Order: sequence, then structure tokens, then C-alpha cells
Amino acid sequence: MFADRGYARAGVEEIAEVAGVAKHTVYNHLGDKENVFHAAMEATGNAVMAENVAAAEHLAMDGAADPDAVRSRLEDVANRLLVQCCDPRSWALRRLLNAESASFPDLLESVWGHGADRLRQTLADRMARLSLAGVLRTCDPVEAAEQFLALLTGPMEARSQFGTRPVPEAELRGVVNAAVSTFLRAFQSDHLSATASAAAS
Amino acid sequence: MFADRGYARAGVEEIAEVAGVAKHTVYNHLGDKENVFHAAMEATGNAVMAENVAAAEHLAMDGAADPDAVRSRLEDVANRLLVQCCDPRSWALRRLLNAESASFPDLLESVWGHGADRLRQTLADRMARLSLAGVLRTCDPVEAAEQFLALLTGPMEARSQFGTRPVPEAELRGVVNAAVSTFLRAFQSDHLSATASAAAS
DNA sequence: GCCAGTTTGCACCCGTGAGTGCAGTTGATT
DNA sequence: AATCAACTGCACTCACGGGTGCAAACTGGC
Repeated sequence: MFADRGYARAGVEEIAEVAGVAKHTVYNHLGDKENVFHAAMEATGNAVMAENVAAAEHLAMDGAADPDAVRSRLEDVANRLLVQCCDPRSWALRRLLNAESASFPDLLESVWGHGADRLRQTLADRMARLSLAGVLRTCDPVEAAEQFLALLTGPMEARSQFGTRPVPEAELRGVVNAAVSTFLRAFQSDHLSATASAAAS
Repeated sequence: MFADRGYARAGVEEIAEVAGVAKHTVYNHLGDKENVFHAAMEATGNAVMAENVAAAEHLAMDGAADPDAVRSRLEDVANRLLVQCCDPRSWALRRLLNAESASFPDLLESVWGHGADRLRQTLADRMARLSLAGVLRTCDPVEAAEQFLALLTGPMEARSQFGTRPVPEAELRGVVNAAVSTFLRAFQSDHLSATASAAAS
């Protein structure tokens, strides 16, 4: 409801109706429209973040020997992250967070607060391991994670028109490939990229 | 008003009061609250986009000979873009666009429509020139522009908490440096980056 | 000074939606 | 069977805000 109509346009009665419950019951449980909103946001936020972190955790370091494995590993994770990221729930969450963070200042921290941090930190941990294993050049892993995410979500935001347009699979794959290519060019350790380009030629 | 409170919470009477005009006059000129919103969004959108494009146009190709000049040139443009991007008006525009694009489907195209495209194309033009001049490796200039923007705006979104937190100058400078560094590692033509790393060592 | 068009202040209508009160129903426990 | 808690349906209050009508005040042009 909130996702479709926004906070103001979503009526408590409608919400109760959809939930298969009487309006009064909603007030009995949560007391307040603001509380209903907060609860819904928190639940959705936790769910989305858990999925995102789970996707990021697929970036393991086995088979780190050859560069092709690293690339396909990164592409896999990138794909998982983008699929999560393009989920309607995920878009709705970001939209609402963005829209209502001005009206409800505490919303950001309680919903997104450590969520975004956790995703970035999880990714940063994997980056650090890859860096230590000599696959990536030595760099600030947090910065690497941040830019990896930026290369994925940035282009998506523009292409999906803030989530209003469904993005075809092929385009999504293109964004993933472009992001991973750029990321590897910037962060792959020098001797590996040299052997990769030698193998390619 | 719309920026502070969102569409629903912004009252026409308040708007008129702030504008130093009677509510009736607003209705005489624009007829409708929806129209008021549309007009405000369009005006702000055009202004913001004009500034962004102007910032992007600072990426000229003179002094393209040595890599240091390219870096400082990119940093300059990146800084200009980020400053525009962090302007409260700019944040508010994106927030409202994001929030109300579900309720007003035509808003996106009429306000952001070719705006975002124009910025990306403008930047892509400069990228193409740099690529042709041998400063950047041969690549899809649109993709390069897209990722350059992503490397700038992506980290900003997270750090400024969707625009609710003011970002200190130093942090902004850090994002700019990191973005330009990553971009150059990924897109600088090979012989130039070789000479650059040789000069650094 | 006169007039047309615009602006203003004010009161008003009315739809909407948050939140409440109350009486009746259900359902589980003992 | 009795009880107690929660749930339901319904009517209701009340504040808010979009939009309108009207008479008075102002504006520039002749």
C-alpha cells in the first residue's frame, strides 16, 4: 500500500482491508498510522537487506587462481545484487525511504541505518580477502566495495527510470558485464591483468 | 514547499503565502495544485539540468598531452558535478521525482526525460574526444560517461543519507579523488598509464 | 477621472481520512 | 456453561485542505 500510493495516499482502512482485518485491529496492534508505516518499513528493510547481504556473501575466494574465475565470480555476485536491487520491493523501499526521510528523520537510521553499512562491509570483507590473495591489487577494500556497488546501482537507477520501467534481462546483463569489466580494469592486480591480456591476445 | 514537505503535505495556501500572493491568484494562474507542482518541478528540473550540463562542458580537451592534466581536468569536472549534485535543490528534485513518479507517470519524462540523457550525452561527447585524442583507451563513450557519473553519484547517495546529511568538503574531495582514480585506471589508454606509473615510480 | 482586468481577503462547501466509542460476535480456556 | 480477551462492523467526530464565490481594493491605460 505505502509502496504503491506513498505514505499520505495510503489509507489505514485500505491497509486493514488488504490485510484481511478490521481497521480497529490495526490500531489495537500498532496504535498509529506512523507506527504502521515504521513497522512495515523496518520489516521490509530487514528482509531486503538480508537478501542483499546473502547475495554479497556468494563472493567466496575459492578458485581464485585464474583471472577468468574471478571475473565470473564477480559477475555472478553482481548479477545477484542487481536482481535483488531491481526487485519491486527493493525499489519501493528506497523510494519511500527517500521520500519520507524528510518527514520522519529517524526512519533512515532505523531502517537503512546499519543495513547499507552491513552490505558494504560484507562486500568489503570479500574484497579484502581477494586483495590479500593477490587477485586484486592492494587497495582500500571499503572503497572498492563502495565503487563496485556504485558501478552496479548507478547505471540501473538511470535505466529503470527510478524503478518505474521494467529492465529487460539482456540490458541487466549488459550493465553487469560493463561494471565488472571496469571494476577489474581498475582493481585487478597488475600481474594478473597482464597475464589476462596476454591470454586474450 | 514541495521539497520540504512532499506533494501531499504541501498546502496551496502555504505556497501562496510564501510566494507573497493570495491563494486565489495561484489558482488563477495555474488552475490546479497538480499544475503548480508540475510547473515547479519543470522549472527546477530545467535549472538543475542546465547547471549540470554546464559543469560537464568544462571537460575540454586542451592540454591533453600529459596524464596529470587529464587527471586534474577530470577532478575539476567531477568536483563541479558533485557540488551541483549535492545542492539541496538537486536532492529535492530527485527525491520528489522518485517519490511522485508513481502518482504522476508523465512527470518523469517531462522533467527528467531528456535531461539525464543530455547530461550523459554531453559527457559522452567529451569522452569520445578524449578517446579519439588517445588520452582514453577506445571504448563506448556513453558507457564511460555512465560509469563516470555512477562512480560520483553512487557513493554520494550513501554518504549523504539520501541528501539529509550535509557532506563535509573533505569527504566530497575524497569521493572525487577516488572516482577519478578508479575511472582513470579503467579507462586511461595503456601507454599513457604506463608512462604515468613509470613517472610515479 | 474612468474602466477593465487582476489581486485580495474572507467565508464557505465538501470530500477525505485519522482516530474513537460501542455493542455484538467469535473463540479459546477452565 | 461461564468467562475473558481479542476481533469485527458501524457510526461517529474532527481536523485538514482543495477548490469556489463574492465583494472590495488595487493596477495600468485612455
